[in-house]
Amino acid sequence: MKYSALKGIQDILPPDIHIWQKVEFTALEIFRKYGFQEIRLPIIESTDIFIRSIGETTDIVEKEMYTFPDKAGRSITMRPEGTAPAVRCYVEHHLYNLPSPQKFFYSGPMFRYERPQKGRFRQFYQIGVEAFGVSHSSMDAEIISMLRNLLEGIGLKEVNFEINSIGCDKCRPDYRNALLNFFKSRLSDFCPDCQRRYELNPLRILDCKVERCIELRQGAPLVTDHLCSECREHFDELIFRLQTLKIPYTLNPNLVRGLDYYTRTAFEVTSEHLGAQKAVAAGGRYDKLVEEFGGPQTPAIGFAIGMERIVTLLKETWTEDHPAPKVFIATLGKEAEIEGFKIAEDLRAKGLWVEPNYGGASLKSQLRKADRIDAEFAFIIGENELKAGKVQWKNLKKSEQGEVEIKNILTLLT
RNA sequence: GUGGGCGUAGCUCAAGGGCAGAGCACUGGACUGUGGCUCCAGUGGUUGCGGGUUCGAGCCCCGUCGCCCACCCCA
Repeated sequence: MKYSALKGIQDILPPDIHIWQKVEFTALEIFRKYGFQEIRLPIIESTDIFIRSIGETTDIVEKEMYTFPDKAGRSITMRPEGTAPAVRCYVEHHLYNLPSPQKFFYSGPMFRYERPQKGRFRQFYQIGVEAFGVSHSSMDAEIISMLRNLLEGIGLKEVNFEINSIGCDKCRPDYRNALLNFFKSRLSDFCPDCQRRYELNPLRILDCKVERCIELRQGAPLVTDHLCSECREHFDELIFRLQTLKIPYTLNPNLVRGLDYYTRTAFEVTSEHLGAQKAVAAGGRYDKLVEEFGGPQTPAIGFAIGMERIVTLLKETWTEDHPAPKVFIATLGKEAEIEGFKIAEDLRAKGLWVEPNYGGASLKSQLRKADRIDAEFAFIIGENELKAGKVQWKNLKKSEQGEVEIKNILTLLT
């Protein structure tokens, strides 16, 4: 093989593309009902918007970004996620002057230089939504409900909604200290990764998969026991709303977020039908980020859907037929071929998918092709039909055949 | 970045150190202008790449590249 796509970067072909389009179309329809409007964001941005927002010490920033200097020496990064560009856009265009809330969605590729594995690629697609300007938990409940409706709308079953609150900059430091205190005495028993997490991001220890670490962290303080009264109230209200809407959820006090900008509500949708990378969507609040980007104090919340993972799940149960032509036109001889070409154009003008035979071949091979591409009808046009102004039609699904005058073709097909 | 598994025809996979094969797909024929089913034939390979051991390597050894899975991290 002389050339192939880069590691972790893949082509998306039919028939997969039909599943992608179904997800995108459904999302469009559902977002419209919730007043989320599309924005199109650049794929490359100034590097610092990601460093500032995602966090300097995260793996994404430290080793996973596609960063390069442009011709003028400016540091450019291919977006590893969508929230930072969305916030940059919101602030840059002073969208906070428009009536609040402002609700947006976007979709497109993200880039992270990681080792590929199941459900993880270097170029991967997300649909993201962001809602700016509402701190009340009714907004949290709304977007979680919207996400559920979307997943239901595309026919995704057996997913778990996990939610948590990770507090705000008022209460999280207290919780962090409580955690550090708890782990301090037995730190040397934890795995090397956790010892590193202790320094870098102790909340992540709660997330460790090593058996020994899971045992050791039994009895660790829970973030939900350390929330300040405002965060507590916000979280309780969200849970109440979810119950009102009968949205099934699991409280997971060990659910943490990898990106630094999150506050309060954190949630994740997972599936057991994927590999280790089982999150199909995730999101949360980021009430401080707009300010950090130089905008006014503006609460916000959003989530992102991992397209490849959704498509993987949908493929398991996909039963829809692939799109197929209505008519294949088989012809014999040059004159018939030209007549067939004209008929194809006429039928297309009426909205039908028609495949001509592009030159000549034996009738047998033309019909074989009609069968292979799953056409519903085959038309046969030869000298006899030309003279009579008719075509032979053949319904390939029902194995029926007959003759029809060219001017009456449409009534046959509808 | 770390660990494990796997690289043979377009696809799925065989081949005990001894002639590189099958099924599917593709093209044609049986059937002169009628698809699917069946039968027959044909096209298609530097066995990922490079080196080594051997009379002889798809197979054993070393290196390298690629893919997959897991860790880290994350949608």
